[in-house]
Amino acid sequence: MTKQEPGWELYRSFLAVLREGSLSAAGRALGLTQPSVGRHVEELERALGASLFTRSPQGLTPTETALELRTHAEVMAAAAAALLRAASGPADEVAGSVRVTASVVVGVEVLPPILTAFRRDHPKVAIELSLSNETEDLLRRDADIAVRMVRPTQGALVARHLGVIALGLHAHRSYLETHGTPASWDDLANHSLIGFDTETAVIRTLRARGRYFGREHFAFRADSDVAQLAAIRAGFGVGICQVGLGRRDPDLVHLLLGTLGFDLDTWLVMHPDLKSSRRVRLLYDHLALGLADYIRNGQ
Amino acid sequence: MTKQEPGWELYRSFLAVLREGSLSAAGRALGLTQPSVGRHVEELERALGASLFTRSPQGLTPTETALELRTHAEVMAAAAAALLRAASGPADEVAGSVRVTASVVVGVEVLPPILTAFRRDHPKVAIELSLSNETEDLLRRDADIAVRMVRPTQGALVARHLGVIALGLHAHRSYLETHGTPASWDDLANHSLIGFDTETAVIRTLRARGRYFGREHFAFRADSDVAQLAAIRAGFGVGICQVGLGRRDPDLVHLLLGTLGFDLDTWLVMHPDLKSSRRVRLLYDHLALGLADYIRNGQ
DNA sequence: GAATAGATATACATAAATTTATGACTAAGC
DNA sequence: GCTTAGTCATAAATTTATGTATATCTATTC
Repeated sequence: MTKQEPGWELYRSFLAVLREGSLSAAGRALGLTQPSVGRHVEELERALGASLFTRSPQGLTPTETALELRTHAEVMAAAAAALLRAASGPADEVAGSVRVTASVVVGVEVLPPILTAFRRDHPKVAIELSLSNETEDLLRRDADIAVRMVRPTQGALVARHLGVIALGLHAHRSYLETHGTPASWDDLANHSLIGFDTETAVIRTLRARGRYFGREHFAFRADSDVAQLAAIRAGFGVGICQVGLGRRDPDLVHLLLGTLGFDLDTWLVMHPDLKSSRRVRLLYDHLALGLADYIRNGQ
Repeated sequence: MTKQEPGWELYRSFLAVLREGSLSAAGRALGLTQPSVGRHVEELERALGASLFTRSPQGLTPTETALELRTHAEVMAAAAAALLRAASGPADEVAGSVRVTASVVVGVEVLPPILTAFRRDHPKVAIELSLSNETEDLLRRDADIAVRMVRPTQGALVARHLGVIALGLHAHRSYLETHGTPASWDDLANHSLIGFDTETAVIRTLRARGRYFGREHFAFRADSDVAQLAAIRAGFGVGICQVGLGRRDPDLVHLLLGTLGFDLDTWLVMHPDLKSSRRVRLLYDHLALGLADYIRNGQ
């Protein structure tokens, strides 16, 4: 007697429990009830011959094995989501939905008008925007199209280099009127600086070039790039943002022009399989044009 | 009322129908009955709002949309299979199963003794060997470890360069006794040649260097490399095989030494996630050693 | 041309899974 | 200390899905 392969529903419930942390919550998320999810997990444990969770009154905590299996279940879920998206409209028609991922600033400041223009031309296409500063995996189809600030490392992806987004030190006019305009890099030490909280690769690069300060110099610390931008706009102090964004707002002043020397290489990426999907392809081309426009204006 | 997300079982049945070509066959493959699978497909069609198959008395033929969705379902299936493999044994113990993919010759001629040695040391690890000349997708976890003859293009994979497998013209002693030994490359035209049926990239490269013949010159044509090797061993004529294999068999003669000038770059590849799996890691290292040994002997 | 094998589709009884309802337990807030 | 909200576990009720049996249709074979 061969061990019957477990049904895929079991994996779905298993993943939901991992994500939600309890049978009850998983049940709610899936539109099932707690006992059902409980039995699914039990059944999967029996089928795999391994215990997946240690039960406790405040929820289930996953075992080692459960954590190892999680990735695979996530892949299944991503594929299921991608399938749904692909099925959301006939590939030859321009209808359905497309999922785009980008950094938060780009998603909030740059993309909206571009997407609005696209929407005007193709009103049947719904757009999902997933904003995060961790890069989502296009090979896993976490998204259909990605705007990346790093050269794509994964081969086999369709990528287009859009150009370089210039970064620059900015401050609000109101701030400068009160505190004066920094005349040199060293002068910045006397100002309210806006910067990152945790040190990322970008910041280490900047510091290596001596062009940026450590965490302790910042009067306003936030990892979110939009939060920093908001702080600049609110006149909190001096911070870094994309030159293109600064130029849009007449009250923002670009300081110490050209001294930053650090730019964002910008790429548009998608999965090769999606080239045949009309709506994805159209949005890809549209984004390429719109972003190239934006980048050109920032230079 | 939000449209409820379709259950994963439906995808499973959908894929089975695509693979098997009929509801009945899919039912047999899944251990379900034809009406059940039929209902699954119906339900999925309703949930997606698209027709997936056109019914006919001789089976179901997939629609355009069904073919587009297939990839995603395949990804789900691959992930499910990978999950099962991962769950086949605790990651810290050396037990469970590992799936290795390689070309047919390598799998038939080179790997068996290496795997046998591994088995002796780790008797609890089951080994799945998937032999094919199309490269399986490691990112999709179609296999855990791959022996590749081309440099891996997909970034983010763990790859180790093992060296270069030398190829050479070979013939069986019995053939040479009857038909004489070809003295030069041009002389080959007077011999029974063993070669490929369809033209692959490898062959085009060879022909571009003027070191190989077209399809029409071959007296024995087979796309399978093992079949070619078998033909050489049977004394059918002159063909190409790995020097390391020729050297093992005292009756095989390496002809026109060093004139071929075409080699196989060899790589061992695995998914980075699997580094933490003890059994996969051990087999990876063992294969690296064993294959490097084999390659060294072929030079 | 009839018989066969393989396919889908439908009807209905049955088996299986889900929901509902309940109990027991834990942690936090008043 | 008691209430409230959260959890998992269990047993009975019900819905749901499955399997069986049958009809039908179409190529293929004898």
